[in-house]
Amino acid sequence: MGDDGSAGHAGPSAPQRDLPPTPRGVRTRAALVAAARVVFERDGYLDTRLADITGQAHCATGTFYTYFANKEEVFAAILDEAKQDMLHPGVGRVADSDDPYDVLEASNRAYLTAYRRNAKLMGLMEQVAHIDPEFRRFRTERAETFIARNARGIADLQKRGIVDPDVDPMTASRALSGMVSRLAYAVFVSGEVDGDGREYDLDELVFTVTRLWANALRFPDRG
Amino acid sequence: MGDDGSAGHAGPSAPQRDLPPTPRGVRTRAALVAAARVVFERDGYLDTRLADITGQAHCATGTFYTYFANKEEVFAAILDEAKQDMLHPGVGRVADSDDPYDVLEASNRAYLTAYRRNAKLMGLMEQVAHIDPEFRRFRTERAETFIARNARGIADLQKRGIVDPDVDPMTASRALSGMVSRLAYAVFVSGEVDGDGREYDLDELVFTVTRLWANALRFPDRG
Amino acid sequence: MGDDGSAGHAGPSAPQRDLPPTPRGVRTRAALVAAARVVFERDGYLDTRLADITGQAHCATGTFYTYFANKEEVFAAILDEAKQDMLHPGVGRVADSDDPYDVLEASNRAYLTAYRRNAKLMGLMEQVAHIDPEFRRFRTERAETFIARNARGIADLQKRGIVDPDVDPMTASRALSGMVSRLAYAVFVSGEVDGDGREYDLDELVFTVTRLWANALRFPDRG
Amino acid sequence: MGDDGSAGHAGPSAPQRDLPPTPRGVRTRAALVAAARVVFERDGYLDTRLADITGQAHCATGTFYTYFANKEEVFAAILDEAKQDMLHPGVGRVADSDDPYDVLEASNRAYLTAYRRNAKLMGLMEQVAHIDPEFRRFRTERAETFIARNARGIADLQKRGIVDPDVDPMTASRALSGMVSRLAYAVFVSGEVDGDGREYDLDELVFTVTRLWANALRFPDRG
DNA sequence: GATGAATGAGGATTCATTCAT
DNA sequence: CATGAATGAATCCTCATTCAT
Repeated sequence: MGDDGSAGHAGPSAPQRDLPPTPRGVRTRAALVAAARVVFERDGYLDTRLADITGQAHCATGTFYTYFANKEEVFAAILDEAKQDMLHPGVGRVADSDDPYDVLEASNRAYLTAYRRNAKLMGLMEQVAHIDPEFRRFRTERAETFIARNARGIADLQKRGIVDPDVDPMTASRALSGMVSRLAYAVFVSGEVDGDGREYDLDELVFTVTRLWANALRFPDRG
Repeated sequence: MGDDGSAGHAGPSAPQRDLPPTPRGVRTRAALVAAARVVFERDGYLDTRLADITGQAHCATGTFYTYFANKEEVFAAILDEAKQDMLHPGVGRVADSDDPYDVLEASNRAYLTAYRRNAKLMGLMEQVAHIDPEFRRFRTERAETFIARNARGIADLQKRGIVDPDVDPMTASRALSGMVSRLAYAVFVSGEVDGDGREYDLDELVFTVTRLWANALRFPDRG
Repeated sequence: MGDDGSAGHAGPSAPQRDLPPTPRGVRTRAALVAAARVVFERDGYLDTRLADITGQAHCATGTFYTYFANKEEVFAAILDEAKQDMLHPGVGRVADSDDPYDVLEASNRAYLTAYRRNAKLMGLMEQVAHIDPEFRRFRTERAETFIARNARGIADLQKRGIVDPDVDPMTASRALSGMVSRLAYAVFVSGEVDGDGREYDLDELVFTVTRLWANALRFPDRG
Repeated sequence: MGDDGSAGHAGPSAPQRDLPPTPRGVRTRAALVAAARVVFERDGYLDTRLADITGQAHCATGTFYTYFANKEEVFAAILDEAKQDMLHPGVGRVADSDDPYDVLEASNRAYLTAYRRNAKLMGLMEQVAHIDPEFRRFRTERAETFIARNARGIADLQKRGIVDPDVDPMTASRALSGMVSRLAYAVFVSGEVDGDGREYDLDELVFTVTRLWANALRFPDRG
């Protein structure tokens, strides 16, 4: 569940081939990646056969190998395509205000929105991370980047005397970042519902998550 | 990661066969379950072949089918064996005091201790939940039970005017319970370390987690 | 072609599995080896599909893998079975007389007889040696053993003043041993015929080969 | 192995296409043949992919088929190119003297020199002959031509009362010609070494081979 | 002529499951 | 009950060859 994170360089050790030189090649490769995403999201990583992907992409089995060496490699390509969108949420980036609470809320909203938009892929990512060590590392690195960034934010607020100085920033960040990504997974991937059996509302999620996070660090009351 | 929970009845749809009648049968079955746990924890669920299990149990391939129908079923048996230990942590059970903070801390300590003790199995559980829908359901149910219980506790504290009345108890419980299980997974299964590269200390974890949880709900300052 | 040699330990690096414990297993394995020999000799090494072998052995594809890891391994098993017969010819072993010429002739006769008896297999061996380095090494080692042995024989005769002291024993042995194996290959495998289009007669071959060899080393005239 | 021979007309059944009309075509074809030789000699016939050849020739896969129908055909082209050099050694051509021993020695020297010069290709030829019947025939024909020529030489010497009249000229030629080609293969392709672990010296080889051959036929002592 | 993407038949291999002994 | 050999469906992957551009 949840990746806790952002940051983004290349995909997992995929040799990252050059794009095919001809327009036809570009088209075919794109068709394969798109098809793979459809099939992966529909059948899950394990139950996806390469033949299903080429079938969905309307091309021959062999064509797959013109562009990818195996299942992992297409998956990495999908991740690569989605990276821009998935990594978008940056703490405070979107906030208009300088108020720490507003910054936090904006950050959480951005994160949850992006998560919801890519929910199927995030679920897939989670699944794959539990299957392929390559992607586990990939996921962990991204999560750690995010955690570290939030830890720096917390330490900064501590230094400024704004929040609880008694918690270890790194541990707190790990716990709270995890809380958010975990919740996102539960709500958007597992489809868990609230106490009354209703689907979660995004605003509600953002509010609760931000409130808990702020409380946990003892943000001062506003106003 | 993390299961968010406790509770525990039977295993996933395993037909829950009667124990074998003869003592030899009992022995063989036990050997298979023990062997399966060893192999699963060593090789992971997917990479485990039934032949590896029978090999480790020093019995013939065919013997496996005398006791189990397939891999899922042995895995369910393992879970069944471990249930007692894994589900042990009950909120407040260990607490001597009635102070909500003490109860919370005792509960968290119990949970984290049990998690650490069964770390490999919890990691396995997590992996399997991402592979087999049967176990996903199993895990979800247990987590939801725990979340619901904690939600009731939160609602109760709200009613008594002790904690923040503004958060939805169910959402808060989901978030905070998830925070703890998530952290447990990161630390005990993934082996993540703190900001200084040191392994996490159990007391430190209990302290931080409890403090964040209490803060999040705005537990009153003590004495 | 020809292998120039004898000597014999295990087969090429084949892990040399234990024989299957049950009689049924023994039977099946033997059937596979026999089938493999038939198919290899009929279709050649490269054109043999594992399915052809299991087909000929009347068993399922999977059964093959109970006993062998791949084509090389069955081939090694075939070689192993034939080794006793193929390595039989030992210099002087069969000779009644101590006369060097008689010893030489007996040795050549033994070699050529064994070669003819296993002609198809020798052809196969030759083919495989040109394809698989593993078997190339195997063949080379056997040949070198034979060459070295003959070189010692030549050196001995030189010391005793019986044969031409001017040739290097090792080089001469390599040349003459090769001459015999090469001829055996041409006649028994390639099916080359004599000047009048007639198949070679064994006695004729033995005579010529022995005579050339003896002359080449300047064996003394008899009587 | 060795080919026992010389002689040389066309290549194996290659339809022997006309040379390409345009200069660009000539260049491309030549590049392909050169590339093929490099790759074949490096990777062996079987492990060479047509893509490797076109890659080495810096041209597209499809281009290959403008000039050749398949792997065999390029290989035939390579052979064709090398023929001049490989078939060069003619009995007595280089000899100044009319003495049979000198003629023989000159012939052997020429043969071994040419063999050494084309060692890699000869090894390749040997390999291919064991794989493709087409080339097996090609090789055999060349060898037989050489053997027949030498047989005529032997018969002539017999008629002139110079050498042993008791051996069949054809069989003796087959044996002795094979001896030389076999030795050439062992030394120049397999890289076998002499008794002291030293590489063979060409003069030494020529001397031994000639001496054995002469002795085998009972050439008269000189002087 | 050259290009290189697309094709798809073909073969090796795995492993859960069965069943005769 | 235990045994372990036999089964064969299911997939992955290779690469010679074609052909539209």
